[in-house]
Amino acid sequence: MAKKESKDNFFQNVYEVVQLIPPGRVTSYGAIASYLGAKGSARMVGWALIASHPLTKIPAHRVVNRVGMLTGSQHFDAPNAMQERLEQEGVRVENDKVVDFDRLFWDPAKELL
DNA sequence: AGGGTGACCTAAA
DNA sequence: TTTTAGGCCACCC
Repeated sequence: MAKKESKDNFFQNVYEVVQLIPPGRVTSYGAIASYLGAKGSARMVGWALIASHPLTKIPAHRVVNRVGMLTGSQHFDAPNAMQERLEQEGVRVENDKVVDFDRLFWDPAKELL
């Protein structure tokens, strides 16, 4: 009797994927959304991360936008927590932007396959 | 019940 | 090439 698990499932799916992101790697909202089948709803991925921030231990700092910019750093506990975390993992960040984002890009649809 | 916003992305001019 | 507009779905007022 599934009433409305659709959206719940979507959120859970995001958590799973983000948790599967290897250290020193980064991915984009669109990639996750596309992997989940919500290519046009990348925004929901962002919402999912917000809702998951205080709840789950998901490395949301490994998720950035298409350009590799730390757009969500503002929503972290600290404004620079995201960048600090990324650098701690080995990811170089400059001006709130991931360096070699193309190389560090982790696509679930390809890596997980 | 309706409108506005948002950790975005794609397409068109 | 850059800029502008639209779309998407969930949450808040």
